[in-house]
Amino acid sequence: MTARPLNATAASLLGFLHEEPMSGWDLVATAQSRIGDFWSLTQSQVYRELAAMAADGLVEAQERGRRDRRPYAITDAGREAFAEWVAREPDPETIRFPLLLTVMFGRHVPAERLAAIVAKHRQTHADRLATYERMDAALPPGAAEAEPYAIATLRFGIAYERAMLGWFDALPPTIAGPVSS
Amino acid sequence: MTARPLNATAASLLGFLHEEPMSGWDLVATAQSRIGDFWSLTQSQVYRELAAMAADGLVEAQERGRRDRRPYAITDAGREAFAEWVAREPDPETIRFPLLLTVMFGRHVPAERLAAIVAKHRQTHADRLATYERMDAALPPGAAEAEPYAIATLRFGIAYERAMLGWFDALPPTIAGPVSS
DNA sequence: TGGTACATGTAACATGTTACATGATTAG
DNA sequence: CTAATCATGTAACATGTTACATGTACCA
Repeated sequence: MTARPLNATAASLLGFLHEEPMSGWDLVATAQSRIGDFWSLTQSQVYRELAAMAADGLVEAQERGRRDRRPYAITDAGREAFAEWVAREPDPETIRFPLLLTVMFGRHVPAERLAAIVAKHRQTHADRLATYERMDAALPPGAAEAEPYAIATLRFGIAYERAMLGWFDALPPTIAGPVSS
Repeated sequence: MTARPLNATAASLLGFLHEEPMSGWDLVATAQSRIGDFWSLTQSQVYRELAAMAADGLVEAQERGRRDRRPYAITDAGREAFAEWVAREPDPETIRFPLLLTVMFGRHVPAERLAAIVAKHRQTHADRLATYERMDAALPPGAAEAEPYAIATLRFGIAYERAMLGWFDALPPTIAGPVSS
């Protein structure tokens, strides 16, 4: 019941629980598909946060259902804590980009190896961009009005991945290898 | 001395120690200024990793200098461990972007509050972009050949921040508020 | 001589990751 | 009946954060 400050992961779970009671399993799947691209979390974490939030009275375990699933419902205290959290100034983003370390220390990497690494990552980003663009193209008409928030996050992904590709394509041959086109 | 696998933070310290022996203090400053934009670390962590790497024989503490500073030098084992690490496939990046959570759950945020948050973050990114662009413009001629790696990471920052601004400017009024221009 | 910047280090805790153990239900 | 999938949970550990305690040297 103590008023420990919410962390972003726990708060997100509360966010999803506004829609309907869900089990840990459901929450993992929901979170990974809806915010996974900019807020990763694991199963362990979800069960941990649910247990902590239950202890704090922010969620309530419901009857076990099929296959032992244990849905949690958000409580009034949970709604209140979430409302407070979501209106707060969000922390600045953190980007941890190991590839950039490889590039930064590129002079210690054999040239072909570096080029291969870069090429592989470029491909990953190209694939992701294609996925996002397909999702964007598949949006039904009227979606922009109906769910502007989810669309904005999708557009973030598109903007980000396009920027990545632009960056890859502007890398000098020292890093990306001899021009292959 | 055990061959525990290097983590990216420790490896980066080794990367910088290739240039010259440095103390924990120096390493914090160096890392924050040279990789801080895509790989954050704290003082605590640096001292912890240095102690661990010293125990593993990857670095060696030197004589204490002025003001009790204790420089560390990389060892041959350290160079070897680094070379192996840096040529490995880097892990995918992780982005943790709390603002996107705020946006995703935007329907729970009062409209003016959401717009204010978004505007403030836009400004932060605009400032950062301006800084990066100033740095880029200030590069001496020939820098592209002399230090392509550091420049590539700077260009990453520019590409990223431009994408962010583009994204902010394309947000619908529901999120960014009534057009102010 | 007192404040500020330099410098090291520890402690306590929060968060994130990986691996495992266990059991329920369903599909073939 | 059995393999696959659904589902919960714990344990152990790695990493990241915040706060504090201590001491050194410079400079106004």
